Amino acid sequence: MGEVRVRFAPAPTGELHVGGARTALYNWLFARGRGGRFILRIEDTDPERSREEWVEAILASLRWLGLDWDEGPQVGGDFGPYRQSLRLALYREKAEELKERGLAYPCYCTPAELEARRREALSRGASPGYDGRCRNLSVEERKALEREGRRPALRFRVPPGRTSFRDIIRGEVSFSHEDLEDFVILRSDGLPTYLLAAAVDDALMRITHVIRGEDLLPATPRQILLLEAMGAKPPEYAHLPLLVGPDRQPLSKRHGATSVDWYRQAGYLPEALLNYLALLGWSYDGVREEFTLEELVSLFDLERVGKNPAAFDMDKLTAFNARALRRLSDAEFARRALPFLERSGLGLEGSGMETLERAAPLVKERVSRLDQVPSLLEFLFIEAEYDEEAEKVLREAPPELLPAVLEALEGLGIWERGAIEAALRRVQQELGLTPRAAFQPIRAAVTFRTVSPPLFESVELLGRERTLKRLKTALGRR
RNA sequence: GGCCCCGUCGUCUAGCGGCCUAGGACACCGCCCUCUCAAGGCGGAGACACGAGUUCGAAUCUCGUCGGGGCCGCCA
Repeated sequence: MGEVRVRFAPAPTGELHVGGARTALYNWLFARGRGGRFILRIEDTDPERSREEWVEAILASLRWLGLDWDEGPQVGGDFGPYRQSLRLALYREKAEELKERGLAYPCYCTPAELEARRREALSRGASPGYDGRCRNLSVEERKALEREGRRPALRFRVPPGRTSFRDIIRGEVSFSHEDLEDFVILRSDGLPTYLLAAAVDDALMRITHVIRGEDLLPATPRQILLLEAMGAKPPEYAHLPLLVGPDRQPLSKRHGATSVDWYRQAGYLPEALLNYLALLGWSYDGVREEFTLEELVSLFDLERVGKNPAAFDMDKLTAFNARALRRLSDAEFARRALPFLERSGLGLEGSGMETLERAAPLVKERVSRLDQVPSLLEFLFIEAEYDEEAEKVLREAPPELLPAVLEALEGLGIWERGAIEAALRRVQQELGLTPRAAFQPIRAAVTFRTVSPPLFESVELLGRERTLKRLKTALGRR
């Protein structure tokens, strides 16, 4: 048994989406868990749809997720190049070979003609696939069609019979060749189609296991046929259940966030996204749900991947993210939150990073995404405006409260949480107020909000000078 | 329309013939804790699509019905 070699082969037609990320993850986990190699291949044979910026975006998202590849763009490897647009001659050569052996034949039908016939077939309830019109053209007929200026595409001549294979996830799957139709392997412009390019590359790159979405299940018998025609041994196949939206429809933009990068910007942790994605179609024992990437590597198993489409549930992802955030050390939390503060225009010069780290334990359990951090900690870095609720609380506060608080805090010897709490509770009790009635106005004055990290810690963190200043400002407004 | 795949709480799932009065998680509801918001603790509601069959016994096996999805492109 040779080395396991798997590949993730995205087409650069958009950002990496969560479905693709899950496919990449399963491939990666399988490779890492079996001491194999994870190969990244860019399927950019269609110049119409492929764009360089998407290649960059996909690589960046994979890197952010931490799914590193052993062979592929930017890292090289012995079976490159790893971009199909750089391998076009190879595909043309293989296609030519098949044609010479009579296993493929030129088809002169134009896309418009094919489309018309498809429609027609569909309208009378027949199968819309290729009708085999050019399958048995004579040399003369071909010449005549070429004289018309038609540039042929190359179609694979599907032989009679049946192709069966054992899918690791689905078990025995079987297709009658009668339902396959002769498919195009080389477009009339000389570019290969997916069916050919993927088959050629899977063979040349010695791929041992193809792990991909269920949408490609019907492509499998065709690729096996091609592989066999080329004298290559087909790899093992594992077709993952599709990811769907809350409405059970295929996951798409209209469900909102589908791109991995959106989740990065929204403050999701890559480890949380990966953990959640791992569970979308796979489970360990149905009870344990939280795993580190290392644990997933040793526990993941294709045999335990389910067969039914899984609905992507952002709420559950968010719950995973919230717990992952709480597990972070204070320093790590601060490091990860920093870009979000900067993005919100909160510069952290001087001792800012230290403040952020000290605030980490206070905010960690109050946010489920990093993009919620800035609004909670803003008061530590800038003089903000009171929000509407804070405004109201201050307006309705007992008039004697703030002056008493000011006096109590001004007299504090050491500016420390315990002392601050003692002082504030004393004021609260002396004025005969409930804790809430006393503390909410203080919170509003000091943090500009009615929702904030715990009051005493917030006051300590803010420091004596700024706290007193804010209390005075609030008093002056009355 | 044809072919293929799939069907356990709203969602992700455990279950691979008796351990199931079907377990866990998210979401939801209630209570507790509490300086706000959270977090946390405790409790609750909530599913085997349906119908036959096999069997002493079926969520688990078989068939059918119904339902959902994928593919049928010179996209991948």
